[in-house]
Amino acid sequence: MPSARRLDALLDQLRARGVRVTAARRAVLAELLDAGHDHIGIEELATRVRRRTPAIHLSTVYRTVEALRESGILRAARLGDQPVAYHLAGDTHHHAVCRSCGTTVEFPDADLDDLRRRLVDRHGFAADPEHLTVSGRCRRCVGRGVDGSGSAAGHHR
Amino acid sequence: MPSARRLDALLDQLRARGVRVTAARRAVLAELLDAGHDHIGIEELATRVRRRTPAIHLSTVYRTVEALRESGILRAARLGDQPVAYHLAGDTHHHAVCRSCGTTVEFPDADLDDLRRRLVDRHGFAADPEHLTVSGRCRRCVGRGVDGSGSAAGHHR
DNA sequence: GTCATTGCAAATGGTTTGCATTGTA
DNA sequence: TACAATGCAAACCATTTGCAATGAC
Repeated sequence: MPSARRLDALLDQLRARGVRVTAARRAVLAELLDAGHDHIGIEELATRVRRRTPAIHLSTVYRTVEALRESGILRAARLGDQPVAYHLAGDTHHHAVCRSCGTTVEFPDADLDDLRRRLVDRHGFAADPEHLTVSGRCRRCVGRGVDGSGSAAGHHR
Repeated sequence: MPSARRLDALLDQLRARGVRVTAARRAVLAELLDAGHDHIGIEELATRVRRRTPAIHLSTVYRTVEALRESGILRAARLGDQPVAYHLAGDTHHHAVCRSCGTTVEFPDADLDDLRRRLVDRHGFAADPEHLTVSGRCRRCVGRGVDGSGSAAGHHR
C-alpha cells in the first residue's frame, strides 16, 4: 500500500474515533510512516515534523503522540534509560538491550506466548502487546566476558 | 536468619567490594530489610530512613540506592509510570500491571525461562534477572469488559 | 591522612499544564 | 458556531551534580 494511502487510512481511523485531523497529526503520522520500522524520540520527531510543517510546538508533538497512542495507532517504547521512542503500531515486537554496549536486539511478540499463557492460566491476566524491554548482555559482550554496571568482583579503591 | 544478622551480612558484602559502610547505607539497608517483600519508592524510603537516622538527605538516598544497586544488593523496579521503587535482590520476580485499575500481579522469574531460551538460542542474548513489567488487564477488568486508556470505540460526542 | 561519602542548593531534562488563540467538523 | 487542538511560557517532578565539609578506613 502506498504511503499516502496508508496515511489516509490512519487519518480515517482517527476521524472514526471522533478525533480531529489537524496539520500536526497529519505531519506526525507522515513522519512515522516514513520512519518505517525505526523508533523515533520526541525531539527527533518534532525536528522532522518541522522540516515539512512549520512551527509545530514540541508540546503539540507530545499531545499528538498521546492522542495517537490512545487511538492505538502508535506505540511507545522505552529502551533502557533513554527517553521514550515511538513507532507505528502493527508489527508488535520487543527489545533486548545489552547493558554493556547498548546494542539492541529485536524479538517478535510471539516469543512471549509462553509467558502470556502462564499469566492467563494462573492469574487471569491478559497481557497487552505493549512494548517490553529486556535487559541483559549481547552475544559479543557475553563472549568477551565484559560486564556492565552489574557485579564486578571486589576491586577496592 | 534474624534481621540484624542479615543486615551485617549485607554490610560485609559491601565492605568486601571496597564500598564504605556509612550511616546512610546502614539505614537504607535496614529499612529495605524491614520492608520485606514490599517495594519502596525513594521518597518513602527517605522518610522511613529519617525516622531512625536524622537528616539523611534525599540526594544521599539516591546515591546510596545507586551504590547498592551496583553492588547487586537491591533491584530497581519501574511499575507502570510510577517513579522507580526498590527492593532487596534475592527472590527475583516481575510484575504484571493492569492498565485499567492499576492492580499488580507478581510472577516468578522462572516464567521467563522460555523467553530466555529463545533469546539465547537465536541471538546469544543472556537476559538479566532484571525486573520486568508487563502491561495488560487483570482478571476483574477483563471480566467486566473494562478498557483502560486503550481503544474505546467511536465516542464522537 | 586520604579519599569516598554526604549535605545542600542549584541545575537538569523530560514531560505536563493553563490559558488565550486558532481551526476542524 | 462549538468545542477540540495549538502555541507559548511557565510549572512540575524525578533525578543528578558541583562543591565544600565530614567521616570511614
